[in-house]
Amino acid sequence: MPTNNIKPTAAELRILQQLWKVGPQSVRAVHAALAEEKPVVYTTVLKTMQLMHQSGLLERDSSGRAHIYTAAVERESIQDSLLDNFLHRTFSGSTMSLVMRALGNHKASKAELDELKAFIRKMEDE
Amino acid sequence: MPTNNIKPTAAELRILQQLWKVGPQSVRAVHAALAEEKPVVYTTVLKTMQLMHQSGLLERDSSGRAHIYTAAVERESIQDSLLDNFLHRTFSGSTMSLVMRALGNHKASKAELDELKAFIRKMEDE
DNA sequence: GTTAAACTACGAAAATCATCGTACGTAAAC
DNA sequence: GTTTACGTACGATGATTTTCGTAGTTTAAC
Repeated sequence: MPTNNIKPTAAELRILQQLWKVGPQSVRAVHAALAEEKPVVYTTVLKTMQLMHQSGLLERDSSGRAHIYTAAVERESIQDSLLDNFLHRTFSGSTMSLVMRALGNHKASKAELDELKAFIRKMEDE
Repeated sequence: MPTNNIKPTAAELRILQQLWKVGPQSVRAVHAALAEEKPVVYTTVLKTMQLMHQSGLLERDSSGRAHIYTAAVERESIQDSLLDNFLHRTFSGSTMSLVMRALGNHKASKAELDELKAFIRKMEDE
């Protein structure tokens, strides 16, 4: 399943995030979650999810009354694809620039820094 | 100068990158550079730059025959703004996820890793 | 069995962005 | 002084994305 190069739009990504986070959901549930952040009408979410189903971004179980949708693409794949795109567009492809900027803007805890150092050590072993 | 929260579009960002890279330029020059990557008509670039001027993204010197445009926003500010946005949309705000994913996808050289470690050490001293 | 509530389906409008063509002015070349 | 080249201005179109309203169906409640 080539989930690479798939670029969900902003609205689609919000829906995917929700499904990734809590698992298979009805439109009703997704709408409730999204509406907390930003007011949106139920049928807007419904329509978007129907389109996503058509395009293969979501799968659905329509056996019950309310259809249950599931993300049909892996979170990591999509994130990687979007990240690669963002990296090139915004940081001209320089991973180190992006990484250091992200770190610089973030007040990291000791635990986080330790985790990161461990990660780097692992990279060095290869 | 509150350059925060400004989110240039894809086409705008390409123009900004060019101006950041080589400094003040005519539309002609920007067009030439962009057209190398992807075919685009001169007036398309012109129009976009005019809009960017109107919205404050660019400044221009119209004393000469051909106007000379300059980026009116700092590269770092825009990058930070876009990064923050991207981080939240795609990685639910988790800086560490983003950083480690970016590093994981990139074959870092020893020099880069050293630079990164130095950067982390500096962060720990604060 | 009627009414009300919960859903789906879907057309259509609105919003945003990107792209191009045309009109028009000015300077330079001839 | 014409003609040509180069430039700006800007309306209009097209593509994509987002949003919403309306219609119609099925289940549940009364």
